[in-house]
Amino acid sequence: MAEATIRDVARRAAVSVASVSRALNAPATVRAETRDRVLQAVTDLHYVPHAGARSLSIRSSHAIGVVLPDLHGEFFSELVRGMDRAAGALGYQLLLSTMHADADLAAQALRAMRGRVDGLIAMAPQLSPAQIAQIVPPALPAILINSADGAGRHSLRVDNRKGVDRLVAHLAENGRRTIVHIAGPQGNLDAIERAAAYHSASERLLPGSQLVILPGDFSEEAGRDAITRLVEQRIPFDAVFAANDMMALGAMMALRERGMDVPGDIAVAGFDDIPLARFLDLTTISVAMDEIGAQAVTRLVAELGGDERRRDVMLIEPRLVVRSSTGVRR
Amino acid sequence: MAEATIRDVARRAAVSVASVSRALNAPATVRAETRDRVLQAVTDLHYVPHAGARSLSIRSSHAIGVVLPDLHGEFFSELVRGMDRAAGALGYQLLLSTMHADADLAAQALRAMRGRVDGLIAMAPQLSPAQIAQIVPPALPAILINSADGAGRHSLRVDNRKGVDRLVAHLAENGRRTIVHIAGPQGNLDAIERAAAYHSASERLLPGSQLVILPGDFSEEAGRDAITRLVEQRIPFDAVFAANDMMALGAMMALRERGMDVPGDIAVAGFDDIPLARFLDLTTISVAMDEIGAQAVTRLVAELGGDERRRDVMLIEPRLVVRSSTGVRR
DNA sequence: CTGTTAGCGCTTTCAG
DNA sequence: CTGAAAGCGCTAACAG
Repeated sequence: MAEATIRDVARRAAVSVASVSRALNAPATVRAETRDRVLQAVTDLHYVPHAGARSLSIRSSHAIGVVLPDLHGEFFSELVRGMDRAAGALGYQLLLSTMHADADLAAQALRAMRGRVDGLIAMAPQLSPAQIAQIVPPALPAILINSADGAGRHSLRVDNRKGVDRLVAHLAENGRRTIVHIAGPQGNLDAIERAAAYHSASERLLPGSQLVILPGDFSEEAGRDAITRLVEQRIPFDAVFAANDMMALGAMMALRERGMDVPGDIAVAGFDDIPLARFLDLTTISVAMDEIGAQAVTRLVAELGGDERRRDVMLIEPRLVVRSSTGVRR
Repeated sequence: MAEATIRDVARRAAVSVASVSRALNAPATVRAETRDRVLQAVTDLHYVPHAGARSLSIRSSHAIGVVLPDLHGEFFSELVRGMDRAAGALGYQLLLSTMHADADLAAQALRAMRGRVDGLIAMAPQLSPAQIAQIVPPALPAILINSADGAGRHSLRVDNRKGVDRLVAHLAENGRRTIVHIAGPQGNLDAIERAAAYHSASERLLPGSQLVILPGDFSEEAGRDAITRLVEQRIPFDAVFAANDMMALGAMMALRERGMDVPGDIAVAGFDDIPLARFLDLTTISVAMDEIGAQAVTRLVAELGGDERRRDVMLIEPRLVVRSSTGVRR
């Protein structure tokens, strides 16, 4: 048997469909008796309103489209969990789509959302502002996370600079003199900002120290490779700051395998505070991804609710988490 | 300006809306010239079809509802990634909702999906079959993951038995004679199956060896506690198999702190293959969560496509990952 | 307070 | 091959 529709309910309760709709959406506007009859019919028939039809009629779906890159592990779940928490509380649903590198596919995913969502939350650290502007329909309220700011849309970003500043200060205070940086993938916004922040913080806090930036790609392997290169080129250093935790861990293992003591000889720190970091005692910068997710949803819903669309960038402050990998120097 | 509708396109192309629809959905059925005019109008107006309206009309949304428990880190993302991969390939979208402990909220979340999704994938290891049967609308095609089998719906599950068999065989081959098991929380489906599998595999492969099952709750602490108890009660053993990796790691640390060598004196193994396991060189049983997600979507779509609804349980084979924690015995 | 009716944007017979 | 018109299930004027 097909699912009951509002008409079936109306017939059974011997009222018009309009009354059913009212009884359900604005109970105060119908007589108590009618309401009861409707409610009875609803339970009898196990009626559940057809959300799709409703959205079409009221032209609002109470759904938010979420487009994320193929995020790695922890981030993804934290972010989505935060969004889901906020969305649930606000009565919104999440239509999720992960966007693979290809910008065309991304556009495809967005097109499929037309008419299903009231707004959009997108994270696209690898796309250029122009690409983003082109892909995101201008009429659709949207919030960007950690993305280059396209058509001046409201966006949320991790305050990379502040995080790195704190970390470098911590290293300097502990007597480290030469910090090398293992960078993230080219073109990645966070990677770029972290490298730049490393650059300026080092110059400011460790004047005269040599600046070394090694290429990387956020993988553990890249962290190991960086150490290999440093050793082979006999570059002197007493601290490593990797643009993310995985590379930092790779570097840490590589160092230890070569007989160097962490933190005795070399301090190692990362960025992100993935769960592994805690277990392996890695100093890092922690970003509350779930908070970002929740914030994004909350702001988007506010915008949908009629608030002025904001076009500014909101920076989320990360927190320095000191663990033993940057302990006392020998 | 509001988004263009099919009517705007029709007007601009000087054809009827029916022709626009046809030109877009069944290009072969319209004359080339009309098609071109329509396509031109589409690009001119940046027309994107309204998916909601389309679904209502064709009574199919090409969307799948996904209801997951508040899963921890890695699992969640792997699972969703697998689903998204398959869904993307099949042209489906994912409507995600995480279900908090409360069964009422779960029901709520499901109601909100009525009329927006063609089918459902749900994971609810904590709900009883009766609860599941009550919440999931009987008319909705659905697939359950690692859940008690409610109204005989098709479901996907990890083949705990096979995984444990392989692990016990591996331990036995390496000369371990007495394997103790640290169990997971009471009532948890996986925990129960793993303990039972340990029981039968031990009897079969290590006849005459003593069977020891210690209580646990999947926490690192429980792993440590188990070791304490074993030592205090002077129970002899040369291998530990914990129902998950966290407990195995707890046990491993506790053993080493007591001066015992792993794997020299005692072999330690877990279940899940969390990222930490690799770093700490723990032998474990790996479950490809992304495969499960992808399978779930694929099967659901097949069912939607008219395939007979299946009511059986499909077991996903886990893989034994041997690392140094079960290396040679001294 | 309640019923009738006209849409929301799209698909799909059914004639032409 | 194309257009007119009747829905999909629901809401929202507008009369009564």
